[in-house]
Amino acid sequence: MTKKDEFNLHDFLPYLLNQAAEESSLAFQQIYKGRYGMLRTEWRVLFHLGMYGRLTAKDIGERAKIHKTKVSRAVQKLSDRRYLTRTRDDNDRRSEHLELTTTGEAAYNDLRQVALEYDRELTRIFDGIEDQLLRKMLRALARMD
Amino acid sequence: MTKKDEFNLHDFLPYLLNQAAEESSLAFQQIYKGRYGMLRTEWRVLFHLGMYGRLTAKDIGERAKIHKTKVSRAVQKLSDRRYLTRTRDDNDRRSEHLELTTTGEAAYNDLRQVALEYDRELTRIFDGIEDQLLRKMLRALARMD
DNA sequence: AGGTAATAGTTGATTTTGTAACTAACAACA
DNA sequence: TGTTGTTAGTTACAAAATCAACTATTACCT
Repeated sequence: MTKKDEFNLHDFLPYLLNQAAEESSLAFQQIYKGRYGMLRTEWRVLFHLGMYGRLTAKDIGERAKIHKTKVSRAVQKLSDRRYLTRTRDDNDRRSEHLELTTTGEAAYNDLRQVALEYDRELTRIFDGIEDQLLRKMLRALARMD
Repeated sequence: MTKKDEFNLHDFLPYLLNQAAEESSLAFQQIYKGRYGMLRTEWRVLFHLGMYGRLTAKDIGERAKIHKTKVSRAVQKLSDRRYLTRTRDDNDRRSEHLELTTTGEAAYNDLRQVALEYDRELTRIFDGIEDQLLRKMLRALARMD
């Protein structure tokens, strides 16, 4: 080695991002799990439908980068619990359109409020500029920009 | 609501962090998985031993915030594959000291180099100041500071 | 039209994780 | 010493994630 490689595990971005993601997800997880018995994929599906309205399972999978089997099972469970309705597309009867029920909407609205407040809580340690920059960088890393 | 809550899923920090973590882990995962057949917990254990030397399973669990059953299984597998040795502590025979074998060291050195280069690749899109700030913020979110 | 390939979504088998209960060793203290 | 509590690590069982194979439908191409 020409010079000492100053590798530090705790600065390794994939590691650091994972630790930050897990730590910062914990408290929110308690809530959607405790309040609605949902798993991560389930609240994500719920949120996608809440934000964008009528979508197919495929749409959700693409937008959220969730594998179709995971989406399928989350949709199944949300449907069982009457959080969403599924209606076949008449033009293409392979796919079905998902939409939140009133119950689903209520859960979404509740959790969205929690998420909003929780996010503010998390970023209270940063100032506005830093905060914006952080999200911009994360979007770049997530290739969501 | 007094004013429209501008909630956006893709700006929600736990979500964003998770997406960034997953996306940025992908390519590295291919390598430790493809080259050594390791799982995430396994390379983490390997790296902890590589960086800090002799440690117990408990030490690793605490430092990396990995549950003891996960550590136990990772250690088991790394031990099966002769990446590490386990020696009982004579003063406290409940715990055992883990140490990388030559093979383990080799894997660690290889992967550390990959990680180092990979990290540089990831952060090539940021300038040095931004980069430092990003890590600082992530450490704060991960409560590793 | 008929045959082949592609797509939306589901299901089943396997692997991995999470939770709880367990063993073995130590500690503390009457 | 004996009883109770704690700790390091493992194991068993349940829950969830992953991967491959599957069904049903549509698209393409000749």
